[in-house]
Amino acid sequence: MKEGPNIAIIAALVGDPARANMLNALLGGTALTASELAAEAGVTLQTASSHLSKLQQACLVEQEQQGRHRYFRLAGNDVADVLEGLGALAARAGHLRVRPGPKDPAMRRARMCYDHLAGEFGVRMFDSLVGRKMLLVDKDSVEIAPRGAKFVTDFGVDLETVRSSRRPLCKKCLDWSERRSHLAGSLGAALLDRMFDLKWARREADGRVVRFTPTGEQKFAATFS
Amino acid sequence: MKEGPNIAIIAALVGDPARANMLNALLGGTALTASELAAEAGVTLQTASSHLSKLQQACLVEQEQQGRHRYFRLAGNDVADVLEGLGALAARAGHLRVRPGPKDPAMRRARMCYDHLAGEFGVRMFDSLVGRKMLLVDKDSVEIAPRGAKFVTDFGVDLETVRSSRRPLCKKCLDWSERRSHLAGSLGAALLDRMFDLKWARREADGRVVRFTPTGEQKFAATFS
DNA sequence: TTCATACTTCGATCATAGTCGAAGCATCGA
DNA sequence: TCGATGCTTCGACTATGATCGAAGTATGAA
Repeated sequence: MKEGPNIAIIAALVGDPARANMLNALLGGTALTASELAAEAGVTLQTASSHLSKLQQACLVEQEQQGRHRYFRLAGNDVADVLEGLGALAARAGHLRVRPGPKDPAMRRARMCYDHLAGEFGVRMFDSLVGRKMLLVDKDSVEIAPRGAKFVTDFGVDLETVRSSRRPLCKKCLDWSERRSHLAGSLGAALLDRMFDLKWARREADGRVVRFTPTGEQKFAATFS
Repeated sequence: MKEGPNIAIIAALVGDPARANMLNALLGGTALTASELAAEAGVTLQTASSHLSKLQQACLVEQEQQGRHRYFRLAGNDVADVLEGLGALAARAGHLRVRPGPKDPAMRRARMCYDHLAGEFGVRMFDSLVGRKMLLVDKDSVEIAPRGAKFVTDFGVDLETVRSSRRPLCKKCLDWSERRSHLAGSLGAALLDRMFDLKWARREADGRVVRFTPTGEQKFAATFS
């Protein structure tokens, strides 16, 4: 027997296709019911129930009961980080699933990455902020510059509140579809929330796609060029 | 079929106990032969060979041939990061393996974490650098301060060379045994190398334990108090 | 050239875990 | 109170992948 954490247990849990699909769906950032997760995973309710029980026992997901509905969500940012890290390794090795149809390009354009914006739009926003020196990048480290603080405040983000979060303000997150980074962290989440508030975009009723309205797309381009 | 990276494939590879043991051994930072990894995993050479082939095809490990010896190492920092993240999740869920014997406490005291120092000593070093404001921490972000630059230069680290690395200079790494952070990144690696050069410590011939000499321990305590 | 060592490949066996139909429990609405 | 809905539990069945003995290949030393 070896010493230290038994990573095989956690990895094996994630390694089942049905469970991985559920975790991937939960990376969308919203709580989902057991039935919804069963549908996402393509298994029956019985199978989904068994899987969710295991994920919960391993502290990967949390459950919240509302009447007869059981809502599940990822247990924390650290779980999301590991799942995203696994996604980056899978993408690098070529393990990418592509579903021909309207959703795949939509996923590449703009999607939820737990609580922030990913895809073309996410990478474009990040590149714009860095290019205009509002964010300063040194390898994996991302800091907000004073001009960036002013910019996001003008944009409508309450930077004080966002800073008070225990999470990192700015963080790089490798985008599996663009193979470059987008902005995670509490600021990344706040900027996306603001776009929802401004009605530039809305998340699709199901799934991880973020839809920009034509007006929202124009304003996004103007703001992050 | 879902869109995006197929994390189940990578996770399932890590999820087998034998393969997880090999990856864990490789987290020690040195290249290991197929025979050594078979021993670490507790399987025959045939089984190990099959596993290593899969890990290589998935770009989790790289192989280097020297004569009839096949040396394997982790494919990169990103693989190590994900493995460490899985370790943190496993530790949080209580999936810790403890082998009663001299090695477990030694592992907790000082061990390799891919290329930097982990365990009590690693956490103590980090806390000391932060407490003396040589490293500045803001959530997950770690920066070196001028006084820290001077300190590590005096300590014998060629900061210019270390900075030129494409890796982050300073990075937090969650220590599964101490449940706090130690210093990863190119600076973390350089500081440990320097301690090896100074003969304060040496890595054990096999495994991840780092042994400090009595003199080295005293000097470590004096330097990082 | 021969023998030893490191490792790979093949094929058969075995263990493990995922699956779902059926039944049961908890909650909500009529 | 009863029926509908969401979900859990049980038990049987099936699929998958890890395992190793045997044989083969590549490399190095004598």
